[in-house]
Amino acid sequence: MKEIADKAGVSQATVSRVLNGSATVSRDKRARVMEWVRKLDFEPNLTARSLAANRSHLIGVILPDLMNPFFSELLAHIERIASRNGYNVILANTEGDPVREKDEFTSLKARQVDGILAVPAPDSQILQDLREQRIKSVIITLEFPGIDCVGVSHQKGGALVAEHFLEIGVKKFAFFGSEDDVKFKGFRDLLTDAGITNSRIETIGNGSWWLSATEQGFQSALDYLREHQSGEKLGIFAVNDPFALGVVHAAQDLGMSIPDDVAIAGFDDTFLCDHIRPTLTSVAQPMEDIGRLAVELLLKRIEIGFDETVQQHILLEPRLVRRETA
Amino acid sequence: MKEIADKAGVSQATVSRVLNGSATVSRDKRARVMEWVRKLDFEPNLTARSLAANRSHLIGVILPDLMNPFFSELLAHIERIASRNGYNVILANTEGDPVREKDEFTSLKARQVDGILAVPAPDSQILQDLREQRIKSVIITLEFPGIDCVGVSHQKGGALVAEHFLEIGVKKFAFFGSEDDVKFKGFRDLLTDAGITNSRIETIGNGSWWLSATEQGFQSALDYLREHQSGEKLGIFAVNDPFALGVVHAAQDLGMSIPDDVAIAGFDDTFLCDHIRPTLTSVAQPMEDIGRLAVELLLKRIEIGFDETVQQHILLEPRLVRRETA
DNA sequence: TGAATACTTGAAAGCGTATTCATATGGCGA
DNA sequence: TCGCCATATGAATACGCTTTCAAGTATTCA
Repeated sequence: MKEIADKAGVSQATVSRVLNGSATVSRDKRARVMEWVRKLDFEPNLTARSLAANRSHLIGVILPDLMNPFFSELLAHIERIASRNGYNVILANTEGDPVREKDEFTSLKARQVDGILAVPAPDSQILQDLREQRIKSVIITLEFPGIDCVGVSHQKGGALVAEHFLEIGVKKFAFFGSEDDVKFKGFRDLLTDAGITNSRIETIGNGSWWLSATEQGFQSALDYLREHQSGEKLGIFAVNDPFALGVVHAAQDLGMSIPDDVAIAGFDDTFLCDHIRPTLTSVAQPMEDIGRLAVELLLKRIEIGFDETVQQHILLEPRLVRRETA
Repeated sequence: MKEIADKAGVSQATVSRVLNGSATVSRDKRARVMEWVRKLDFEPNLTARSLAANRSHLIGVILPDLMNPFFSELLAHIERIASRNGYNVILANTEGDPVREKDEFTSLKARQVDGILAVPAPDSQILQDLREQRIKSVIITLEFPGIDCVGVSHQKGGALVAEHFLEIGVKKFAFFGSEDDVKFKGFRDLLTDAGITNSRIETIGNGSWWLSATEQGFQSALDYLREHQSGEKLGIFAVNDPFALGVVHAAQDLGMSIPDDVAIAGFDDTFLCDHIRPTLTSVAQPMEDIGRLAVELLLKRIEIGFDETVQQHILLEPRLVRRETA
């Protein structure tokens, strides 16, 4: 910048003003500066700019599992919108580990990101931090008081599946995932309301749902299905699609008929659902909308600053996509 | 830092030294500093550190298509290894557009990334830049003189498919992808050596292979297959798995038998291959190794600086995974 | 035409850290 | 006991940019 200032015969402050359009600069000086910017093809040092302006134009994105197509597609949308608005994305993949999540969170703060977009891991420890430290952030998927959120209602999603299971005559119900999952709440509540006793509703899982989901779904489902071939029609609702896929494979290996012996539904409606056989019934989330709204909300939050009194929770509608497995 | 220096009764320089271990500091001062670091739970400002040390501990990752599971899995591995080594990842998704790629490249430079990891888009414009501007970088997948590379030999991968197609009695050959693709070179060369005339080898494609690959594969394949039901056994080699998946769907829609009427092979051996029906034959790349080696090579390059006389090309072995489609 | 207002501009002070340079302290051999 | 070298340390500077502050110039209004 100094070199440009010298060549153009202006002060370095003026160069800065031209570059940022932050103040009016006379026509000729502006032209001279621009000319030299081009000649020297000057690239501003964004690190220095961040430090000086206290604004990094960087957003941190915390995701639990990049292997899950839902998150990678979501990430693609996030990156696109962010990039379009002049922001770069720093990626943090936690593999569902709350410890790594916390570390990455700390690291992102140290990086001076302007804001954080997070899909919290199970047992996430960072939600309180986000609020208490007044971090400009938007969380996706999950609702949490005091932080901006974007996502579909998982509770409603769970209810959709329950409803559908009832329609197709399922008698025994299982949720593959954590008991605390809001999806399960919606699932169970609807069933209970329909008069299904709790003894016919189970949850199964070994805790680490995020790592190699398909394999885990397969193993858990194998164990479970072997012990529950009661002859009654079974309905399995899996926490996400890769997981459901594992369940499908397990049922196939055991020679069970899908969806007659066991109906299976996933969550997220990733592109997998259409491409596997049998095609997978799943609850669709509008990923592109979620990504876009989340980024836009975060950018707005960055503009206006953190304010716990003005929180926004954007709840989109989940949609059940019926396919062959249920 | 200043606050810590005051509280601990030392200079700010000493605090810096303690934090970095960059010089010997007396036991008691070190202890006092550490104590206050803890008490104030101090987090260094990495932006300032980057500026001062001229080292960002940031690496830029340029990918053409996050929707393709190959790249998202690769990214997961890259992020993990980078993170483990104290680096953060800035993500740039180009959607296969050389213009966006160039922009993102410029942006990453401005961000002062220590190095760049790139899977170049088709018609990539940045390869020469990487070399001429002496950017510390590693490219993945593709070989390019003067830049460090990691990846499997796509040529050999293409040859593997050709070989296999011959074995299973394919008579007509098509490559879905760009004619310039090294995969195609390996594919065709082997066929030519085996005495197949060029008239029996075609390439098909409309150019933008990276965007919504499955859909494009489907459309292109539909057109192609309708015109080529000659009765001779057809072998289609697709540039990647999502694309091959589209081809599979097209063949199914046309009522063709797989692999008897048409054999299909993909590339990358993403987890899709095992989960779709029929299961997809594909050329496997060791993604985890590629990710790890690429990051490690880049970090080494960052250590020792750019040096065009000492380039390293790490070529791994592709492996054909036979499944139901071929 | 005088003053009041608006527009331009440069000097200088940060932003939070690393690092150089010079000084001070201690231990050592002669 | 006297220098000499290694070790510890703080003051000061640098990193490349933004932004404040004050001064200068042009413009407007009465």
